[in-house]
Amino acid sequence: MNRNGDGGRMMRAASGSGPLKVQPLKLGERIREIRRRNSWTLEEASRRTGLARSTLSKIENEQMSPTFEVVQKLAAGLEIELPQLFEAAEPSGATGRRTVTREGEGRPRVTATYEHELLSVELAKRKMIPFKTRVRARSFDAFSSWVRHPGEEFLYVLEGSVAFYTEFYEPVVLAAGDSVYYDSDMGHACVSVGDEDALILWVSTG
Amino acid sequence: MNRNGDGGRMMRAASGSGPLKVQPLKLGERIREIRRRNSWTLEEASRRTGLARSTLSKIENEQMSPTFEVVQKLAAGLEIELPQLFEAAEPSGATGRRTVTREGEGRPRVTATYEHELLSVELAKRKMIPFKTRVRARSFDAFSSWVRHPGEEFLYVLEGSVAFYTEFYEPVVLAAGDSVYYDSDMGHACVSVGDEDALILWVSTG
DNA sequence: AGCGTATATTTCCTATCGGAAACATGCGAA
DNA sequence: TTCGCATGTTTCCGATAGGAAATATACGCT
Repeated sequence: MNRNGDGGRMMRAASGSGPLKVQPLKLGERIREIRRRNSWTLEEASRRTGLARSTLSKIENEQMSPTFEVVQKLAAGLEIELPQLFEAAEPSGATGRRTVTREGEGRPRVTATYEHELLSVELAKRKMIPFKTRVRARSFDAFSSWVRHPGEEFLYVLEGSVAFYTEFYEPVVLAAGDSVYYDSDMGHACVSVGDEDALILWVSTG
Repeated sequence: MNRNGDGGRMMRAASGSGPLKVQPLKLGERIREIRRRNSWTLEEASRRTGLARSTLSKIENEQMSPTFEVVQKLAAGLEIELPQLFEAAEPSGATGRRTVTREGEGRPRVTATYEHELLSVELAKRKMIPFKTRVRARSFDAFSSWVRHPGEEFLYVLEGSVAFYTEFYEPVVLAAGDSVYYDSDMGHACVSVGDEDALILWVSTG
């Protein structure tokens, strides 16, 4: 079967071999792009944001620098995350990003207890970090120091079953198909129960 | 099983037409906090950003809405990432949060093409939204309108295989164990190939 | 108390933002 | 061609952002 993924990143060519100049971040271009991508006219965008057509036009053409208040209205009305507005200049680019990771082709990291496989490695800047991890059977040393780091995590059990420990909660046994979502600034650890290794998929906020 | 689900936040209230409802987001307070935390006086901050003391004072006291140009200078001068400026203060209390979802006990939402199951429903505010979805075999109508919403998504194929379509890229066939990470403001759609339904796990940024 | 210094706020004033309306441009139909 | 309509741009002007300087405010020190 045809599996013609590119498997990698493919971003718009970084412009300019010229002198390094701090990107003024062309907000107007970005706004226009987003509006066009959704096939909104200035009139529609005006309704959505509560801003005048003329104002939108001037912003898109870099003929004025909107006040922060207006930027907020833009973000709300055009349904874009505010941070997205700013990262977008080069990293994510006008064309968007996509990366495919084939089974077993992530970046491995092996410890005594876990076999981690970092997925989607090609994308340097991303909001989530996905892993697939094999938890070795009967590995109890995980207790010794549980993990604790800012952010949130989602964990899904693919195979086998694990005992999931966190601060403030009772341990819970998760079987294949079960999942857990938690604040990762709580101490947490995951150990395999039963004779088989467990396979888990987990996603962490960047 | 809870079957009266509204399907959660699948679509981000695209329903539009209602104009502005801009969140508060007290920029001034945030700026002042950052400045104070670094023990900078307004004078120092003025040197760093190239903005007048008076301007900084007025911004911190919410007496004016800075232009976007000024916001950029603020970010550069005070050495903060622009996105960081807009993220809400850390909500989660000292106790942390955790929620377990057993297999098949998410909140379902069924369409002609997909059987979605929203996981981790109990946590109202979370940075990621995990779904498990059954993609019906030979469902081509997904083409008619592909999805497009701000943020990023990670998709992992649990069973079967799917064709994954996005703007700007060639379609790619993903088999069990394969995964893809993409900017979800690109149009995207997922259809099952082969005779079997496909089962996918995907996580979307909140 | 008064004086001096350092920091923050308020007062001007000009440049510019942002909205209403006029103007320009494109395009399909008669 | 003409009109008609829809979309994007420019003009005009009141409202306001942002800088320079004056004015508080706080805190030591003698």
